[in-house]
Amino acid sequence: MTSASPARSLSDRTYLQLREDIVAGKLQAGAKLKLEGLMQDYGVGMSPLREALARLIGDRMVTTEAQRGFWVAPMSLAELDDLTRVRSLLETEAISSAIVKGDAAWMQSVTDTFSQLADIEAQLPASAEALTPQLLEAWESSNRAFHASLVAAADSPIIIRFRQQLYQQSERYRRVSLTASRGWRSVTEEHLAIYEAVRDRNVLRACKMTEIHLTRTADEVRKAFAAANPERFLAAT
Amino acid sequence: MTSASPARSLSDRTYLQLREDIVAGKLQAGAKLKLEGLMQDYGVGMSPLREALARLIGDRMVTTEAQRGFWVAPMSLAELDDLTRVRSLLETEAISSAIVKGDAAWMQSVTDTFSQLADIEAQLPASAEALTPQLLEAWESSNRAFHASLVAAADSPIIIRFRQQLYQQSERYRRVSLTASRGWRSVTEEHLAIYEAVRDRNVLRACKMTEIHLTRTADEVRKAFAAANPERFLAAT
DNA sequence: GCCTCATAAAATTTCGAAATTATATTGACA
DNA sequence: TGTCAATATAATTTCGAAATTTTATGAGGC
Repeated sequence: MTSASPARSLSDRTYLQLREDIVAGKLQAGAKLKLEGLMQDYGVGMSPLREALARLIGDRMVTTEAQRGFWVAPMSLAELDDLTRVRSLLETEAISSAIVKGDAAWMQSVTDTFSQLADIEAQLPASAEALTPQLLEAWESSNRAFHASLVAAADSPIIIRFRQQLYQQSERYRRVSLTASRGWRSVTEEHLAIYEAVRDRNVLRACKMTEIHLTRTADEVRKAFAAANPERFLAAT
Repeated sequence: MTSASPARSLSDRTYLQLREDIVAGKLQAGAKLKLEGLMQDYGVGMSPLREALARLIGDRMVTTEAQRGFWVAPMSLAELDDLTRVRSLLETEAISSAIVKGDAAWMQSVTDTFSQLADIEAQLPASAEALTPQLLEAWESSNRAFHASLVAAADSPIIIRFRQQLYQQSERYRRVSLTASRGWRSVTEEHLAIYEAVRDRNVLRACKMTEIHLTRTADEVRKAFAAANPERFLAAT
């Protein structure tokens, strides 16, 4: 699964692999995580496995009940709404700070990551069926890098960390909707609008565009859920 | 140490005990956490201990380097400022939401926790020397309960969780300054002002009073650090 | 005297199994 | 036939020690 990762211990590696498999949906929301099975699947012992699970509980990717085991954290429309709301709050705060504090090197990194993302988005096919897994992975990676670079210069490590955590949680939801047909054109335009606002150091516009981007993304996800078997992915709301 | 706690497993209990000992300063900031020693001190084996540490890393109470072990997370004035800033952001958002969404039962719980806190604050002595550990613990508990009740009706589980985490982190800093002399009178007045604003469902005033309260508390902590051996508690800023 | 390399000690990380707790099954009784 | 208790099974939790990695120690060479 995840191969070349900066994991210095088995525990680290297992944590990253489990997280990726949950985000990707290989481990379905709500599924019971049997320790015996996970030890076999990931080829590790009890200790690093439990350590990885403890970290995933902090990330809200896994839930636990004492003496009863572990489950993949459920998904819900209520959580999607909450995630979107708090991301808006933190992301706008972070971008505002970054625009004020960021130097030329930061602006260059924003330009670079945006260019790479724009290149990939230009290659995206119109139909969802023609979207290869490789291209999807490249887009996910570039999208993550672009949004991370936007807030990298913010002078609040705590906000940056919280934002990062919520981004990962949201990725779970986005992955479900990305396999369905999407309005890629709109996303591309939204990224451009954010980039231009940041480039011009226009705080208000950058915040507004960011909020629109997050809201629209959440709308897409909500639609995809409504279309394809919501009961498979969603807990009772 | 922590005795009657809702811990269903050794791992849980160890997590709570370690966190309390770090917040209380029994485990000093920056100190190396030797696994062998911790196993003896807390009377547990390797597995629950490492699980507890993994959770504390998520809470930013502990840091780790692969293959090199664990340390009590350092403290810094920079982090105090960041904590104060983000707490203001989340706390005001949460209180606003709670005032709008909260029902009569919530308002009652706010009144109850405020009354209890006011009672205890009325008993506080003028000089720091006369402050008993029992009274300090009672105040910490009531203060926590009051502030928690204020935001309990907010309709964002994520904000409530983040707020809770930052409150615990801040408690570490506050404990250092509480042993020094304090302007208790001012804190009492601030709590009253927040309570009255919430009781009147005055969102703007509740937010403003909350911000003032957080800022003044941080100022007290900063002063206490300047007075008493900052290099003992603080990492390089 | 100082740097380098080999060796020893200490600490972390991981495994595998024992002990504990929860869940499922079976049989007795009303 | 349904309910409850007793037993058997399965799963989680914990321990203690082996394996790995880092850090400290000391000898030899420049």
